[in-house]
Amino acid sequence: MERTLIGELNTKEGQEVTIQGWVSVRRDQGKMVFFDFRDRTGSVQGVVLPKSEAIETAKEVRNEYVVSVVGMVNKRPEKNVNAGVQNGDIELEVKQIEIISKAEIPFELGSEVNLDTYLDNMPFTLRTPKQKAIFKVQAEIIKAYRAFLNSEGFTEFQAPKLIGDDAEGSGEVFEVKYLYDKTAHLATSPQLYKQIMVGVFERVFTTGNVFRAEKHATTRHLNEYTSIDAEMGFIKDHTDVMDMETKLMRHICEHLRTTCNEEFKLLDAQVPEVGETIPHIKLREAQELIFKETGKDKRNEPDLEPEDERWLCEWSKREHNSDFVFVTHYPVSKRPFYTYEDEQDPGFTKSFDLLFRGIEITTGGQRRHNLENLIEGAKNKGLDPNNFSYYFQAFKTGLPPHGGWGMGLERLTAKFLNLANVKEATLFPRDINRIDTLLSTDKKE
RNA sequence: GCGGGGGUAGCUCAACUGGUUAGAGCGCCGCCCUGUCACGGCGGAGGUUGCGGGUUCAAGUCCCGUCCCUCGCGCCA
Repeated sequence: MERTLIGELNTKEGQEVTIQGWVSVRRDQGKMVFFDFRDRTGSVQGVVLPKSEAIETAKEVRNEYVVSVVGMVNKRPEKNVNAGVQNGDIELEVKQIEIISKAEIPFELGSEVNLDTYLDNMPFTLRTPKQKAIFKVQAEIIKAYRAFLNSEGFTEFQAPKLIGDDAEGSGEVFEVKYLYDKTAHLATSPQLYKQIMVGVFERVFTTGNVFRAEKHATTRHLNEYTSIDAEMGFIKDHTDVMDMETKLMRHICEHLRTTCNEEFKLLDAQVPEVGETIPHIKLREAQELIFKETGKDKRNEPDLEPEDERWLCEWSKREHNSDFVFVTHYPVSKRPFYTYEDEQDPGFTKSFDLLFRGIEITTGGQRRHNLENLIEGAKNKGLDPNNFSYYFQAFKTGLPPHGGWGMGLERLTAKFLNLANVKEATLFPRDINRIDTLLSTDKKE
């Protein structure tokens, strides 16, 4: 018989159906056995009556077994209705059970486990409603990101992940053996390719994994993460980029509000409101503010420390009712060589970070589009311009003023959902020691 | 890489200043149960206390080394 989805059973009263799915719970009553079955559309209670020919198999079935069940969809007796639960007013009277796959589970699904245990058992632990909700939200973020940028005339492209040189120097780089004894590297960012593609499509975006060979041990770093990048030509300055990103964030939030209500409720999180503008402040102004309000003098620092980012976000929430805040004009010394220096504010760049609920989720800005100026920038950073000749072709052959951003998808997801550790918003995270081959039983000695 | 906390049963944890045979809850296995819905009841199995050394009559507990986890910092998204 054709498979019926559990979500459709409420329309099949009085009919015999076949469902296929997992066993969430078995409740063995002796002469009769109850089950909760689930598939991608939901959950239903099955009851195996004493006289049922399925009773013997039912006794063998355990939690997480994959089964195929033939049964009659019945209205439940009044006193057995389980109000407020999906399919709480019906049940499947089981006629036959076929075990498709047995299962041996490491612990009860949904039990409170430490992050470590959760990560080491992801093929299993990802099945909980909360984990599903997290990655459903992440999928919707990406969907909204694409939809918005497409609607603004951006073209999506695929950036290479194997690159020749550790080009721009944003963090440590993984080395890989290439053919003929050449050395290649895993991309730390699609940055240079994005800029090249501005010369082709004018507005472009790309989503993909990037790699950082840093031995960090924090709640906000990964050695492989998803960078969602965009780059746009013919801008007047970095504020055009910030405006575009503001509209983007507003769109993503609206999309999440309409598609992920249940998920946010389940995870006890709020979709933020994004106004017409997101507050913005220069780095030095932020440091002055912090000094004035907290007495902590960071005015000579080239960057914000994590505690400053948290403080600024609280300030932004308090003063501007915004979960987001732009910080602009980082010093030339702190930014990559291609970052545009502000003529009106020498020594500082037309760049920005976007902070969200206490953490940096985006770095962006205007880029140098004049080749001589770009080469000078590289030299000032101690980089050999000869290593960038491939990239420079884009500039030699004509490139408009442009800028863009890179955003960390996992950080964004984690902050939307108030997750304590970015690894909770990452499928199969790679960190200092965790990569799948190390998950064998001898990992921990 | 530096600093804090930690590693005890499949999971989550307990074991006072070193002191009998290292415990609990959940899970697992068996038996009982015709209306459960995190079912319930009774019984049972399960541990080289991360690993290696040392101190001691005696080490889960103290010391040294090492690996791993976690939080903070650096770096960044």
